Amino acid sequence: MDPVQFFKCLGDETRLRCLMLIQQELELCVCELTIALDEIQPKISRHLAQLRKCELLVDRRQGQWVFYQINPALPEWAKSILEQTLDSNSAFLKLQSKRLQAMGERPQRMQSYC
Amino acid sequence: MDPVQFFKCLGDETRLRCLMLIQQELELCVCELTIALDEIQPKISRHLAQLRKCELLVDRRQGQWVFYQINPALPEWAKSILEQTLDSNSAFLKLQSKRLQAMGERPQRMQSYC
DNA sequence: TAAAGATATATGGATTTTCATATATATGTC
DNA sequence: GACATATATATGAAAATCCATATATCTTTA
Repeated sequence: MDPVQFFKCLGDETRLRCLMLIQQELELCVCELTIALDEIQPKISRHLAQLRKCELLVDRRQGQWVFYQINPALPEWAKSILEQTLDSNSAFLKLQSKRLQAMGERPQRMQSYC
Repeated sequence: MDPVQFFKCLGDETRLRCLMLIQQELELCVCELTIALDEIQPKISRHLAQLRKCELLVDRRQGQWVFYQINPALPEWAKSILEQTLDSNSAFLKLQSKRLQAMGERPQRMQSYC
């Protein structure tokens, strides 16, 4: 993981919000992020694609939804930076968390690890 | 410190190298960074100005030189990210450290804290 | 005057955003 | 099952915006 590329990924409001929300919620699909960030779907989808290409995120399809998670294979320093950034910047996600909680009919996750 | 702006600063090769080198050496002047990174002086100066404006660095003039340090007033999470990034990416600075060590006639620091 | 560093401007290139559309899946209804 | 429709996501292409770099010039200090 090239540190410049890693920080470039974090250096965009939309991408950092997506990453932090996923870090907080463990897993989110495109439509949840679209609602939470109040942005149009192609915009979210493109930024997620970039985060996937740079291997910060991994995705899995479940039915009609695609769920994104933080890549578990990320180096420890990178994981740790994501954690720390979330822990120390709760205000950054306040509005987005609220919108996510307020969202009705969120897609159901299957128990992935049982 | 806005996290997006912080990461934007780190998301550029020249700026990240300057920051990491300063983190490692505690204090460096423009001409040392110019030699270490093997870049033209205005390029280095411009990036340092941005890092100063965003309050990641502070500067002090001593005679003809301007020395840059990591801003001691940076929030803990930001300082910690800088530390961790340096500790886990030593290869990223290898060549630049070598050039700096090889540099003759480096400007003398006054004992700043005595 | 020489050396160190900062700044102004122009330019090229990268990044981001948007719209329209494509694909894949799910849910009817006959 | 066949067909139509709705929902979720991705993508091609164009437009807009942003950013890094180079060159030249300016300022400060010794």
